[in-house]
Amino acid sequence: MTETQPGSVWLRENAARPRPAPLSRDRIVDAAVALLDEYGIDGLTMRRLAQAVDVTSTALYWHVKTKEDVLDLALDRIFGEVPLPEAGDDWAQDVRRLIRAWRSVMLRHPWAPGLIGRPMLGPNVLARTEHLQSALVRGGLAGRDLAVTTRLLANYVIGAALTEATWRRTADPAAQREARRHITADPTAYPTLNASGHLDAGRWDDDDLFERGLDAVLGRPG
Amino acid sequence: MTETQPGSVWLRENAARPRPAPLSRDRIVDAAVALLDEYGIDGLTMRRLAQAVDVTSTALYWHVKTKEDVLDLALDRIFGEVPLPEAGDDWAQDVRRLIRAWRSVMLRHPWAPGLIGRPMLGPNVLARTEHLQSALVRGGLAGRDLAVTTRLLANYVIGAALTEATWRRTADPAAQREARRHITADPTAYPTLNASGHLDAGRWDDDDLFERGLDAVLGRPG
DNA sequence: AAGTTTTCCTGCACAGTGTTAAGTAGTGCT
DNA sequence: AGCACTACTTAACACTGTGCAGGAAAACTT
Repeated sequence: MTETQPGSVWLRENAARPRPAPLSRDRIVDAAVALLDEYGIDGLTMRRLAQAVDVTSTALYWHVKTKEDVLDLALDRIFGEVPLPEAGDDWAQDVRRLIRAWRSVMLRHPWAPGLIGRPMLGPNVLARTEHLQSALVRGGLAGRDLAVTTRLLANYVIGAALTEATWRRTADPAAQREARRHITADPTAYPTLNASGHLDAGRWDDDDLFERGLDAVLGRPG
Repeated sequence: MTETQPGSVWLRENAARPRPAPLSRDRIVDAAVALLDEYGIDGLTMRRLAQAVDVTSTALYWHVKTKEDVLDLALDRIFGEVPLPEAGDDWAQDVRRLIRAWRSVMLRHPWAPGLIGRPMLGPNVLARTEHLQSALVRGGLAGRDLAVTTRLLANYVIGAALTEATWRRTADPAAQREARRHITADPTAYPTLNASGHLDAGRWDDDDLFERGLDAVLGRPG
């Protein structure tokens, strides 16, 4: 046990406290999701992300090829939050549960819907889609009908999440009041829209409307 | 008619050719749509846009407050391409026509669906929504049912356009083959997905699937 | 006709972006 | 001891959206 290194241990602290646990893709995605949740899509920059994991921005590129990769990974990550229901005896209810969870996870991370402008091929998304389709198959669907219903449901929930998240994020009440004023200014311009209250925030409950939309597609539960 | 200006006309060409027609918001939006169509969402920069209308980039800010304004205007602009059908005697067909045109205009401008992460309150969008709802009212809908169906249809077409445009824009066949290979690698991983061909490009016709989805919502035409 | 205001645009500048290239401390293998 | 590999840093590049000061031309006022 020869002392090959010179000086006291305290002067070689970097040797005493060896290299910290190396960064990982997972930790990067963790931090990315957190930043996206807190600051929104525009708030995520590579430098901020790097700072969050205590590293230089360029170090990220060792674990990730590009920023778009980070976004793809973050998107798939949150879909992992959707619980996969056990295959029960009521296929329609399984579908409802999955779709509901799908929607609520996107509303919990309002940046997510806007990211669906890129191919969703992550393992989590695929696993959920697999579960959705298998429930529909249990419901007796197959072939083209299966494809139709899968798309109908998926596109409905995507569209709903996108518009609701948008509407919610644009919390600026002044702008909303302004828009509403402009619309109601000339009551003959959009008579039906005004009568139906389609743009009145709070006139209809989002959750309820979404659920009734599901009814229209899957049939009333019971 | 005294010659107050000195020198020959040819030496005062800037006086002879007076200031060109001033830039307008409309021409900016025209150019923006053209650029978006050609280069996609990332291809639209203020400098490029300025160059397209033969002006410095900062000049744009006289007519437009921010780049987001340009995007909002461009989005509303293309919705103006959707023809407003006369109110016929078949309300369901009017709805179909509107929704179809809505979808196809977004597929014609594949950058559009990705922009629906912002409030759509432009006059063109509102006018189309008004027409949609009035057709539904003619179909006997009112109150909550009207709201449900309006949202169901709107969200369906938005989701469909978004996913289809994404899928189409990701024309990179290598990536698609790679993804497909990964999925089919372990056939027990996504059995239903594989069997249904949900990810096989070309197995189902997009237009047909969308139309059948409309059937499911509005009922078979006839 | 002269002066003033308004319209519309240029030039310069800045802070911040994603990303690449080169260098470097630490670790494990031969 | 030397070499290769991993995981990072520092420096730099091209480019982004946008603010600010100024300036020429047109329009309006007197």
